[in-house]
Amino acid sequence: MGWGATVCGLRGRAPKPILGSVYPTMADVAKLAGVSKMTVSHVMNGHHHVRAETRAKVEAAMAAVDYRPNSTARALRRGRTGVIGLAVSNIHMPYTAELARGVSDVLQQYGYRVAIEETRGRSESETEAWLRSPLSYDGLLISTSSLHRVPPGTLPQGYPVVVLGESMDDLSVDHVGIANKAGLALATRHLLGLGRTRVAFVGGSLGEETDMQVSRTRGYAQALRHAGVAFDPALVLPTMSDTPGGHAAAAQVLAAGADGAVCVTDSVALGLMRGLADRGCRVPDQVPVVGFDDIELSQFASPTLTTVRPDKDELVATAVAMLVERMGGFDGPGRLRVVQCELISRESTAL
Amino acid sequence: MGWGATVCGLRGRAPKPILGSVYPTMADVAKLAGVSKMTVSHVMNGHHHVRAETRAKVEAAMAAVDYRPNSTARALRRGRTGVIGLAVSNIHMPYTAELARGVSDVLQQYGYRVAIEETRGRSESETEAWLRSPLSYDGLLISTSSLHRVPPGTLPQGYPVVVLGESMDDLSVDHVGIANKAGLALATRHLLGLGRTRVAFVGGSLGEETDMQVSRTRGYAQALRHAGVAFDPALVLPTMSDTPGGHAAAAQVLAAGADGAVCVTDSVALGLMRGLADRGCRVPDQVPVVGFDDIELSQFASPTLTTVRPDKDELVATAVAMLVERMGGFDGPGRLRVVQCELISRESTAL
DNA sequence: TTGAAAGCGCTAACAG
DNA sequence: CTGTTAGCGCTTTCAA
Repeated sequence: MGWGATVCGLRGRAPKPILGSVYPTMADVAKLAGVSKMTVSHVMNGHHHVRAETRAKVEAAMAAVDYRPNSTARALRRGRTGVIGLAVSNIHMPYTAELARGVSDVLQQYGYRVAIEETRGRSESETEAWLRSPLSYDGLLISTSSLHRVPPGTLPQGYPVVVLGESMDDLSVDHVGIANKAGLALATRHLLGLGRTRVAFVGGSLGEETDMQVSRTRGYAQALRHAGVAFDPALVLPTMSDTPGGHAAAAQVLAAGADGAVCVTDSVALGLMRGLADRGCRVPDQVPVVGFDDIELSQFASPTLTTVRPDKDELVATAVAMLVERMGGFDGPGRLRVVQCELISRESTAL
Repeated sequence: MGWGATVCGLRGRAPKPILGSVYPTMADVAKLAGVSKMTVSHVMNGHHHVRAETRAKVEAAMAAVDYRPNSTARALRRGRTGVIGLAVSNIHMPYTAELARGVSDVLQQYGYRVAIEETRGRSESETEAWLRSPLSYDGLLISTSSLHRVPPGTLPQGYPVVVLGESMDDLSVDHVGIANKAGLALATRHLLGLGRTRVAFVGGSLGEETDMQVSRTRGYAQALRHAGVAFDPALVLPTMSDTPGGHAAAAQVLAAGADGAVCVTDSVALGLMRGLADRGCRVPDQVPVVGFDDIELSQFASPTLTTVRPDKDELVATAVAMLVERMGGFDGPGRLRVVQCELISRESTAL
């Protein structure tokens, strides 16, 4: 049964109907049920002031035409969509996926749906373009996990936003960060405690702007300094922050004469371990390896991966709480919360 | 500078403004620029019939108030949102993430944005609930990768939908499937070819309804039959279709006296390999292992994982092409396309 | 080149 | 308990 213009009644001078207009509307249901649009609306929204008999008629009509409310119209009228956007730079990273899962779970309890969008690309301008394009979310969570930063002034004034990670300049926005510096110091100290003196940092960056890689690199440097170990720039190895990147870095780690390696993420560490193995280098005996994030696969790798685990539950809970406050009208200055990390010791550093 | 009701002009008896109404509207911009709303609209949409001088005035006004078009209103009026939904049961699975990436990339070229939503849960009813809730996408891609099926009659009539995977009953809808049965037969044959006679299938299912697990199990059974090897139900091991599930299954694989194992997915296989290692069982010598999906990590595992690789590029390209056709008004009967698989042989079966 | 009118599908507010 | 009115912010049509 089609729902063309003839069946649904006059459509006025509607634009080419692509979506929406070709489906039955509330008016169609109302006409079929012999009531007004408002009554249909009341039934749909579960208002209790509707006579059972009327309700039944309306429900029958809705079923008959397979009525679906037009969420766009509803959102326009209500002034809210009920959907939160989660912007990630790269869904492909296990860390991101785990984050998305957590966020969906928690926001569901608040009655929101979550839509994940990938900002993609490698440049800020793509993030910027995405943010400037019209959004239809009640609020936004932005995870700038690795390469992307949010250009200041990109966000609409007063739009409920929480940034996850710490790569944002705009301090008027809520942030929930991870103790990247402290976490990586933990990892580095762990290897130093094993008696290693030439610890490489794979996926590091010595840039000026404080993005995740840079923060972690600083934690690495700090741990060396505190331990009185000389910082050797040759041991800081920039790579793509993914598994192939880590794999490719193995050669450089060995070339640099490292006797241990901390990695910017678990994904990188898993690649590195395999790369080392490919070169006949045993982990942990010759080069113990530490990652960061504690993704699920780390405990199933061979060897299992020692890693720095951020408190993801707290990260998610805090971010969502902040966002919900903002959506509830809270209009104070930007807040910053940092969640702590702990070291999870596994086979990749078991000497 | 706030944009309360006083600044923006009368807001009528608007509902509590949560989103949208608190931001400047086209009317505000128009007033500030001393033109009509239409002119603002023309400028925004890049129409060329606007005098340069007028355009400049409008653009200045837009910048002054940090105007952002309300995408909800625009979508209602235009009848389309420009967004495609990608429904996945579980973003957490690497396979899903890779799929999402591919879909985003391709649809971007068609000018669409992609929003990923997780249907979650383990039951069909959650998928159903999700589908029944008001969607605001121009079209929908549904990946029912593992446990979820789409209940018939759940989808709106005439709504552009393409199902990825093959767990759907409704044949009026376009499907792009993977040759699950043939693929798993390939994997099984590979192990039989290695001289193994007690090949286990981890993550299998002997159910009636044709979901992904069942299809793959049938491929397994078929390969055994063709090779003249007896089918032993004790070698079909149901598990959670994830890495911990595979890990836990190791004990059963050994208990069943298997001398090889095919797994329903790479995620499961990676867990299984680690589980076998934990029990002192060497892969591939004692138990060679094969996965399915060829996720990125499979080539970086230790040992690297032999797997069945579906042609993901074709999967994505075909699905998107079908969806675009539907959105363009194509209204023919449901189509079915199946993409083929190839075996990628790696260390986990290198004897 | 610009603008007035009309209305997308829905719902808050208020009457009947 | 049910219905009327009046828009949400935008864009199509068509006239000025």
